[in-house]
Parts: sequence; structure tokens; C-alpha cells
Amino acid sequence: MMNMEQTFGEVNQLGGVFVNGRPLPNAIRLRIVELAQLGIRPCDISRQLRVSHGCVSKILARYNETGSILPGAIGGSKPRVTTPEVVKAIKKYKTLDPGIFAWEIRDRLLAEGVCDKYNVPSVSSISRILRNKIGNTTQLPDSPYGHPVKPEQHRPLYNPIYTYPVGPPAPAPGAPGVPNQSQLPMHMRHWPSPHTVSDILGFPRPGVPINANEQAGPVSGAISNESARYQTQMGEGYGLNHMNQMQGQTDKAKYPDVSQSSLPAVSSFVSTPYPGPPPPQTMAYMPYHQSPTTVGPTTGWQQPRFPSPGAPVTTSEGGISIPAPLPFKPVTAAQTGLEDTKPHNPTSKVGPPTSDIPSASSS
DNA sequence: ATCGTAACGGTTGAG
DNA sequence: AGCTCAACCGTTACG
Repeated sequence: MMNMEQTFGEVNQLGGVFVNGRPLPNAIRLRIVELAQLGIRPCDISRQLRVSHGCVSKILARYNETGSILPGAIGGSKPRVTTPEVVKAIKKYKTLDPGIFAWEIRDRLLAEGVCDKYNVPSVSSISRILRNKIGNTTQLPDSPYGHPVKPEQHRPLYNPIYTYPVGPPAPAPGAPGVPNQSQLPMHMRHWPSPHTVSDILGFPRPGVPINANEQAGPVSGAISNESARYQTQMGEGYGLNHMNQMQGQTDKAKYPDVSQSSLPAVSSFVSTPYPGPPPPQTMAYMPYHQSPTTVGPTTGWQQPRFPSPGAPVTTSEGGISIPAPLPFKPVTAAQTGLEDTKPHNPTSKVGPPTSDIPSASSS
């Protein structure tokens, strides 16, 4: 690892700032999706935000597939399949039928719904459990976290942002018509909450304290760790909000205040900081207006709303999610308020909007 | 010119 | 405490 004190990000071919190995701040990810929904072409988004077109493509593809603008869970290990419940079931099967084969146990785990096909242990895992754990029948099995687990004590099996739908039910899962998510492939599961714009941006909801990490309900809590990091990145590095400034010191180092740097590529496109006064210059393509579904504070600042088509969707959490993906269609710069990335003079090259940052397209 | 994607070097966090 | 591993990241280059 590099000397962190010297880690201030790198500059890509478009003049944009990035940190190798780390996700783009949510503000930029959000802007990418917003611009795409306004009909801006990915290549133009790439140039405007100075994010590589590969990254724009990736984020939009992910959004189209999952509805999420958030990066995936980085690091960690796969969820353990040999949960205490599974071990308990195996133990039960073995007790009832000492001669049972591991593959029979596996079949029973599936048949009785203890596991689904995505998390059923392998035969070899079952054998190992039989060998190592079933011998000691007087204690609860150890949890994956190194201490006994009470039956009701549900713990996230993976990075909290991608937690399985265990524990107190979130509003949406379990509702009529909502499939059993544990039976869905990973990429089709509905991860709770982080996909709403309000959650991503850290807008408070009625009754939800600012410090959602500690006091929010299960849905917010599930995303708190990760989102706090991103919020910190945005707040510190991109002026999106000022929440959780006491957290994420590492990322603070990684995402310095580029708004004061000589690389304004991104900061000039980010959303309004919150909480705080309205921006001195409101971007034309991001109107601030009152809405019946507004859940933000009544300070005059309002959430960015997405223009029709694709009306904002009020989520079960009361947040507003980005409307369903729309096909790209050309719009003019005047419509979006963005600088026209497509010069009217076809002979001129596209360059950075204002600064002396070299443009990759000008070679 | 545009866009999808593999390769790459990097970070992260559970085990 | 430090290592390993497998997940993810964004950029770059190629087709």
C-alpha cells in the first residue's frame, strides 16, 4: 500500500480524479444515472463528468440490471453456508438416523427448506461438519463470528450493505407478491434501501435521526456502514453533504477536497450539499421544487427530482428512487442545462467545459 | 464515433 | 497481527 498521506487520487485520461481500487463517489454515480435518464449519451456523460466511458457503461449497465447505483460489496468472504441453523439441522438428521449419508443430509436440507440451492453446503462440507461439530452435542455450535448464537440472534451473513433478508422484516420484502429473495440468484435479489436517492444522499426521513448508523431501523442500518463511507467521500470530497464527517477518516484522506483542487471535473456536477444553504447557482437540469412526496426537511432545500418521463417512485421506505431505466434519447444541452458536449461545429473537438484540463478527445 | 468488455493494478474485509 | 483469498473497484485498450 502506498503512503496514505500521499494518496490524493489519480487523474484519468479525461482529467477526472479517481482513486484506484475504490468506487466513484455516489454523487457521481448518481449523476451518471441522472444524465443518462435525461437522454445524455454515455459518451457525453463520460466527457462531462470525466469518468471513463468504461466506468459509465458499467454503472449504467448495473443500474439497468439491478436498479442500484451503488457499488458492490468490496472485500470480505462469501456468506458462510454452514450457519448454526444448518449445523443444527444436520445434527438433528444425524441423531435421528446415525447411518445417514452426507448426500442424504444435503437432500433433506433442500427438501425441508433449511437451505436453498444457493446456500446448501456441499457434501464435503457436510462431512466435515459431521466430523468436526456433531461429535460435541451438548453445546450450541459456534457462530461464524466465534461465539455462540442464540436462535433468534440473526447476524448479517455478509457485508451489511448486501445483507440477506434476515431479522426484522424490511417493509418491502415479505409483502404480497414479493418473491422469496433467498431463492433468487444473487444478482436478482433486492438489496434493501441503498438504492433510493434519499438514502444514498443521506436525506433524513421523518423520525429518522441524522445519525442513522446507530438509530435507524433495520433497512437503514443495513446500509449504514457502507453508505457512511460514501457519504463521507461525497461530503468531504465532493461537497454533497456534511454528514458523518467523523467517520471514514481513511477515505477522507483518499478523497480530498477536490473542489478546491485544480481538477474541478467532478465537483462542478455534484448535487447540492445537505444540510446547508441552497447553492448559489442552481443547475438548470436539477430543479428544486416542492413535492407531495418530498420527505426532506422544509428548509427550502429539496431533493433533486427527476423530470418526466419516468416519474420518481416513492419507495416503501419513503424515499425516492430513480425511475425505471429509460432508453437513451438525444436531448439538447438547453434541455438539460449542461454544456453541450456535441459542438454545433462538427469540425471542432469536444473539450473540457472550462478549464485547462487536457481532453482525451483532443488528441 | 460509440460502446461493450477483458485485462490490469489496485483496495477491501472475512476467515 | 499479519496473511490469504476472493470479492469489488475504475481505467485503459481493443474490437
